[in-house]
Order: sequence, then C-alpha cells, then structure tokens
Amino acid sequence: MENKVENATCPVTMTANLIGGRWKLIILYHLSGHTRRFGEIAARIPSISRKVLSQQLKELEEDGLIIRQQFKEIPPRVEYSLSELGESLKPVLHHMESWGIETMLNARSKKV
Amino acid sequence: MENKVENATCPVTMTANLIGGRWKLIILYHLSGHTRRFGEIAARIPSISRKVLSQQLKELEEDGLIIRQQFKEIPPRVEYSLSELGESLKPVLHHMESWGIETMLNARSKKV
DNA sequence: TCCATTAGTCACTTTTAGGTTACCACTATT
DNA sequence: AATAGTGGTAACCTAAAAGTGACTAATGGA
Repeated sequence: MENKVENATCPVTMTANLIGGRWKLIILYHLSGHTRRFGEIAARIPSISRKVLSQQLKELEEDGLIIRQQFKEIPPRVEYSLSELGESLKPVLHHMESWGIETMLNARSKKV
Repeated sequence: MENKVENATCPVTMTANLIGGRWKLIILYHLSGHTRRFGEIAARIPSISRKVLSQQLKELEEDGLIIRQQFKEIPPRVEYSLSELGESLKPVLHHMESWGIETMLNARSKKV
C-alpha cells in the first residue's frame, strides 16, 4: 500500500503520479467535502465509464487518498470519502481551482 | 491557441488538462526559474524521448504556458521559458511540491 | 412470478501515448 | 572530405488506457 509514496524520489513526480491521469483530480474534487456513493460520482462525471471509474477509485484507495466503505445491503451500497491524506490535499486542489478560474476569466476578458 | 482554456467549462478539469500527462509537470518544473535549451531539458529528464519532449513542448506552447524562442544560428539554438501564464502557475507547483515532500516524510516516519 | 435496484466485473475492441531508429539542415572545424 | 554539433521530424511499432455491452448477486415490491 502507498508504494507510490514510499518508492518515490522526486516529490513533484510522486504527486503527479498520485493525482495525475485524466480522472483522479476530478474524482477527488467531487469527494472534497462530501461522502458519495459510486453512482453519485458517476452521475457527476458523466463522461467517465463505470469501468474506469471503479479502476480509478481502486487506485486512489490503494494510494491512501480515499476510503471505501461497503455496506452489507441489497442493493449494494458503497460510500467513498477522502482519507486524512486526501483531506490534506484539499488546499492544493483549491489552489489549482482558483488558478483555473482566474485563467479562464483572463482569457475571456482578453478576447473582448 | 489556448483552446483548452477558452473551451473549458470546469476550471479543475481545465487545469488538469493543461498540466496533466506524464511529463508536463516535470518539464514546467525544470523551466521554473530558468530559460533552458531543448538539449538541456532533455538532459535533465533522461527518461523522456526527444520525440515526446518536442510534442509536449509544442503543446505547452500552444496552451500559452511556455515561450519558445528560436535563434537563427547554426547549429540551431532554441530556448524555452515560462510565459507569464506559466509563471503564474509556479505557486501552484510549489504547493504540490511541498505537499509531496511532507507526504513522503510522513510515510517514512510512520514506517519506523 | 418478474422486475428494478446498485456496484461492480468480464471479455473484447478501439484509441491514445509513448518508444525506436533513421534522417535532415547548415556551418565550423579538423 | 569528413565530422561534430543542435533541434528537431517521419515512419513505424508496442503497450497502456479507455470504451462497450453483457452479466451478476440478493432482496423488496407489484
């Protein structure tokens, strides 16, 4: 578990490996501040397929960023939330978000 | 130019698209604070092939994050540097780096 | 009895990313 | 005449990522 962290040499590369890829940032973003069921996440990110979503969730869990809680119910219920490590990443995500918003606003005002 | 910025709807997704992929963060990191020639970048990131490096640099330039300056000399000389937009990303990168360092230190101290 | 529900998995196909090798342009140097 | 030096590109190939559609388990309700 958490091999990406333990085996890393360069912290930037490691961080990129943890949150890189096309979906992980977005998934973390949707878990930021909320516990969500699998189906909820899928609904909020319509362009991801369920197969890939479950793969990415599994990786995020292996990397210690999220927690998966499975209830023994029928129909099944599984809830995902940020772990302590995932929580610690939130300021970074918000920083990225602010930067994105500013960049988009700037691009638009320059267009006029 | 800068289509990723202009066509984006979600700022997090946009940011992820700009700096995502296996190499872009690392390239930006090596340009942070330095103007560098193509060969220098290649030397600092030995595991990237020249083909992929030139592709990624082209994309970063198209996205407005870096500036490519070509000198009319023989042998050729091309210098890459962060644009104003790329500079504005530096605090975000440093935030990621700090988080990475802390996470690595924590993982190691917990191991003992 | 049969259907809906949920969180997946399995097998298969397509798309994308990345790697490898060879090659070019132009000049100065040997 | 040959070579080094630099920043690439073109053609080709492989591996990884992602998409698709069918399928499952166990129960409550119509």
